[in-house]
Amino acid sequence: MENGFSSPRTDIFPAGLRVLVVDDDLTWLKILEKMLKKCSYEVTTCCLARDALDMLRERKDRFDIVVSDVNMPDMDGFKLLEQVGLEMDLPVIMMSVDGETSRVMKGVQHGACDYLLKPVRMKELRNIWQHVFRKKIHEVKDIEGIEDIQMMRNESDEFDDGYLLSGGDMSSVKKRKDLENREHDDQEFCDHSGVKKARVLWSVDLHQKFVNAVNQIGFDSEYQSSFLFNSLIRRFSTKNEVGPKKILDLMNVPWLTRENVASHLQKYRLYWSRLQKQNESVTSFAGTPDFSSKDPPGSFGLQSSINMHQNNAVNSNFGYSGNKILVEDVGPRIHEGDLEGIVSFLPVAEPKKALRGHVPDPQKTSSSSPMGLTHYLKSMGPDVNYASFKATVPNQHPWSGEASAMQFKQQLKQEHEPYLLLGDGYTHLPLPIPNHIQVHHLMPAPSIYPRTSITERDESGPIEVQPFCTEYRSNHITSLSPVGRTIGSFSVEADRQIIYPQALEAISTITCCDFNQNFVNNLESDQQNLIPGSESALASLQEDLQLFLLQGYGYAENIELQNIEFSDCED
DNA sequence: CTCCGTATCT
DNA sequence: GAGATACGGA
Repeated sequence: MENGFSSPRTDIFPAGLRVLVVDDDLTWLKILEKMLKKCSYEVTTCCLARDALDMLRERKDRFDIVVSDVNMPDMDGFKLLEQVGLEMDLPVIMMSVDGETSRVMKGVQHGACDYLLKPVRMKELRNIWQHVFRKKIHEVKDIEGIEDIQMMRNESDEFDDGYLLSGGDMSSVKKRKDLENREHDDQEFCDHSGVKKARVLWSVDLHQKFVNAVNQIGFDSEYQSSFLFNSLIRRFSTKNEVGPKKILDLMNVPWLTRENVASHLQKYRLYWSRLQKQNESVTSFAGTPDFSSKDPPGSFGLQSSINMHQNNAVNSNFGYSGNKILVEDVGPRIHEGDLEGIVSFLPVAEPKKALRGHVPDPQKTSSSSPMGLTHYLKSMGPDVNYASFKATVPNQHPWSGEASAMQFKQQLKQEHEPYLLLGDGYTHLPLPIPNHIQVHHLMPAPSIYPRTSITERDESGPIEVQPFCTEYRSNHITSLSPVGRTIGSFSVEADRQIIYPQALEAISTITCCDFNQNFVNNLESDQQNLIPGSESALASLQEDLQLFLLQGYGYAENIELQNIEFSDCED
């Protein structure tokens, strides 16, 4: 209750915010108290600055924020402000009847997080929690903070720490070094002067747009029709140089700048080259397929990804956050399982792990599941136990394939083309996403649905789960025989497929990217649909998403090639 | 002058 | 590590 910001009341925040109001004018004191209470805040009043200070000293964690008048007989409001800043580091809001600039400036310089003019309006008071929260997110960077951060995010698109979130995009929480108590350390005005250009957070969908644009540029008509049957060696178009400007234009994202794109492109290319290197060192023993190889070892099943493509687009709700995409299959109400697919892009996994291309041992995997989805699952349904099927995208493998392409590309130099040659032919390669993708399928726990997930896994035996990305490999397959893609291993999944972005539509050129694209698109639209409707559901979804996000990082660490993990998640 | 790629900074 | 910024070159 009194443990500061992370008090249990977090769930009702900002209601219950503990405000200490200091004003020598009793009338004002009363008014403010009333107003603040109306905001559902917990109010304590004090007409003497000294008393206020004593109270604060006595119990530092008894208040969340201080609202103080500037002019007080016993002690200058600024003095109080200073003391509070020094001793308890609480956000302090100053007020006075006059709005003289120098005065306000002084207040701010002394560390006031805000300066209100009397008469104070309700809406101003209603918002004071933001100062508390702002502070909190700077200080608390663990999971607990996430939920709040999300709240914060809902407040505005431009996040406090400067991240610009694309509209409607529940981007992942960017953990960034805080600006070190901007509120009182800085001599600057905390609210507006520190205007830094907002950083662009390349969320999944944004990246998808980027990828699309690149693909569009590179994949111009010249190749489209014949791409499948072309010689393996594809010329990289030079007239369609992929440049930031073009990409930007194609992306059609108003607020994005060429610099943003350029920067992203640079990273992207960097990523490519890194992959290439990895590939080089790994190729030999990893058995990375060479260009001519017909069927890549382990023929990554496309299943997982493909199947997913097929089913679901229609009745799924998608929510995604930042680097993660969460797909909740709504349709499943009808079906038996709820599915959630989470796609996350994470940095390249370490080579070592990448090398592991074995089929995960069921038991092992289930027990070794890095970060249980438990938390995440919780929200899905209290009554149900879910088994989560996790297909981690081994960025490695898929990418290694890309790496090949990369090499190829590099030979040609300056190719930024999104084409990849894979064993069977061409695959339109999506631009590598400097991350990896995770797909989570949530299925009813075995206990409830015996035949599901875990069981299936066992039955399917040597499942070659194709990590998400590997799909391009199968892509061409897909294109060749759009219909018969349920390939072995995952056939099981066929009936419970959870995610099937129709998007797959058989495009011969489907690529991981394409998939993602569609996926994302669906996400976007579905999300929109979702939002108006079940708010609470969405809310919890998002919350969970956030949590999951963190967990996701954990996952990243445990990524293995073709790794599927099933984890039983008990409520 | 615009745009790009790279290096470097934050 | 991810994105922004600086800068030289085309």
